[in-house]
Amino acid sequence: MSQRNTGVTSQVVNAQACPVREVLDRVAGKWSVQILVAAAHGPIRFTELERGIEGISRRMLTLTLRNLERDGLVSRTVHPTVPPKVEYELTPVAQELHETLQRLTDWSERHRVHIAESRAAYDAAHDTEATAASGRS
Amino acid sequence: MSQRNTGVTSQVVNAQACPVREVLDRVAGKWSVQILVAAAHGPIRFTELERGIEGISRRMLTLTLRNLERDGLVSRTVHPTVPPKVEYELTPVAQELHETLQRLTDWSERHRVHIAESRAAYDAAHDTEATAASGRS
DNA sequence: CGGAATCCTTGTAGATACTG
DNA sequence: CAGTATCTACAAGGATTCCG
Repeated sequence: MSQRNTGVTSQVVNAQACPVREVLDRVAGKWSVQILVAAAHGPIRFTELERGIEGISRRMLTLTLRNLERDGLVSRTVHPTVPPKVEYELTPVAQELHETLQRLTDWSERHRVHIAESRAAYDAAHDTEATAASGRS
Repeated sequence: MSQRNTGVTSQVVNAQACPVREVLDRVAGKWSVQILVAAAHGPIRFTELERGIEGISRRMLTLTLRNLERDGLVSRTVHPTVPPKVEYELTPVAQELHETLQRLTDWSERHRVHIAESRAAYDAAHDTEATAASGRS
């Protein structure tokens, strides 16, 4: 397919027209995916998530959870006990997404080396004269 | 390095623990995906991209293109003619990603309605009583 | 225990103007 | 035509603290 689209590129559609962006906007958050993965094993508690993800702040956990809940990707169940106990669980919809995410993971695994090399090569080719003494990794 | 350092907060846990994040970090950009899609049809020129994506600025196009090039997802070919002519093309690696992206698209198509409804329901349930004072729509 | 509110730092993106 | 440079704005995210 070496077609030279010389001028036929107008078909490229509008920005938000493609549903791909919808998915990514929803999943692009730094923590969304990790929460989905962490919750994939079954119902999980707030604190378990907080401790399991290791690096997430309470704030971001809450916010991301809210967004996922809002989009119907996780369900929030409050147990009216004392102390309070709230469990989050993936909805079927989110479980499908999880499967799809694994395909992305697969792609990443397959090419991460190639990509890392590309980066290194690119950086090297562009830093060579700029690195008098900086020694960027 | 202007962190407060009130203690030993700089654990900086390996955020890239899961490869999923690598992919998303690389694709999460607002324009990355659209560029990949636009370039999927074959070699495409800078201006064609700029005009095709409709909404992207020169700066962002350049930056995103650079990142994609750096990661080895697009190749940049400069034709030493006058006026200058530069063509961008997806690498095989990126084409695989494009396929994977389509699976995401598929998921999105299937559930976009459900998600929209979830949002509406969530918003309704959370705004109804908040509108008493704030007046938020 | 589960959150909400606050403050602050940074990255991402837009607009504009200039260059090879 | 294909960029680069600069300046600014806004939102994502981190840290901390208070509340139910």
